[in-house]
Amino acid sequence: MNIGDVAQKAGLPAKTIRYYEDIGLITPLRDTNGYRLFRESDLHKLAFLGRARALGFTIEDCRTLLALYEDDTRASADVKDLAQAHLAKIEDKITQLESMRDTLSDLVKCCAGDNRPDCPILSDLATGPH
Amino acid sequence: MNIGDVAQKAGLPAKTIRYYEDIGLITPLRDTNGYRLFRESDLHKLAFLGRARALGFTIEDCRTLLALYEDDTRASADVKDLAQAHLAKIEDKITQLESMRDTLSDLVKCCAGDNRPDCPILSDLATGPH
DNA sequence: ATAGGGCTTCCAGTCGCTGGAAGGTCAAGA
DNA sequence: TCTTGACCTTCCAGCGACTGGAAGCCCTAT
Repeated sequence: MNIGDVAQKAGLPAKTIRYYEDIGLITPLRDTNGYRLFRESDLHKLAFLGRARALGFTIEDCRTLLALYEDDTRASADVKDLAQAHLAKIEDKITQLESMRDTLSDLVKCCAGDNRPDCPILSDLATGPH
Repeated sequence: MNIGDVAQKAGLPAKTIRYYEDIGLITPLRDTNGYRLFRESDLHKLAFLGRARALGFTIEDCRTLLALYEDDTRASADVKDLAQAHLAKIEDKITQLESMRDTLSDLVKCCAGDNRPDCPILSDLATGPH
């Protein structure tokens, strides 16, 4: 398979796939013309990576997950720990964003949104909350 | 005031303040020794920027907000529109993260987390959900 | 022969800082 | 007066995870 085919099948941009090779996540073969030549196993890895990235794992987490995946002597505890740490980060992020959302939606509610200059949003930014 | 003083008062790192000058958000004076010399108005702007950034506005949004703040012929509708657009992005992001969180916490729950290799997290990444 | 699409590499840019190197300035203490 | 140490300056590089674009080769169809 050429890069276009795997890109399509894995649902990743070709650019991203080249980048993943660059940073050593995959190592496709090369055809005589210099084109990358992907095996099924490469496609499989790329799909794995795509799903891990979609769950928000960092590239370095993905590298670790891939290594664990390929190591049949792994302990599932290692995977779980990684996933739990990541989950905790996501939860933190959600909490942060919710706090922003709450403040912001209060401010938006208070703003008349007409052609007059008075604006509680700007007042809040200028002087701090309430 | 020197940069250290404003950094302390505005709650921003000195590096960040220099960066804000670099990109033209503030233009402090210069003392004869070359040190930046901050007026109260600079401090005020920095505090404004700090609060806007804490609400997740991008730097470009901050630039716009600052301009609106300093324009007393502004229409509050312009501020409100900007804030609402930003709010919508935050809500999207929260939705995304919640979806990751839900998937991930399901997977984590299903994983034994012991020293055996079997792991539903890896299985899911390898083959897709369910 | 040519046109088009796909492939290659390499470089630069994104965003918002952050770290570090190399060096000038200032106030306090010996 | 000299030195120490904290402050300030500029400039350059790096973070994460791509993404865009330029320049050029390869392959297939007309």
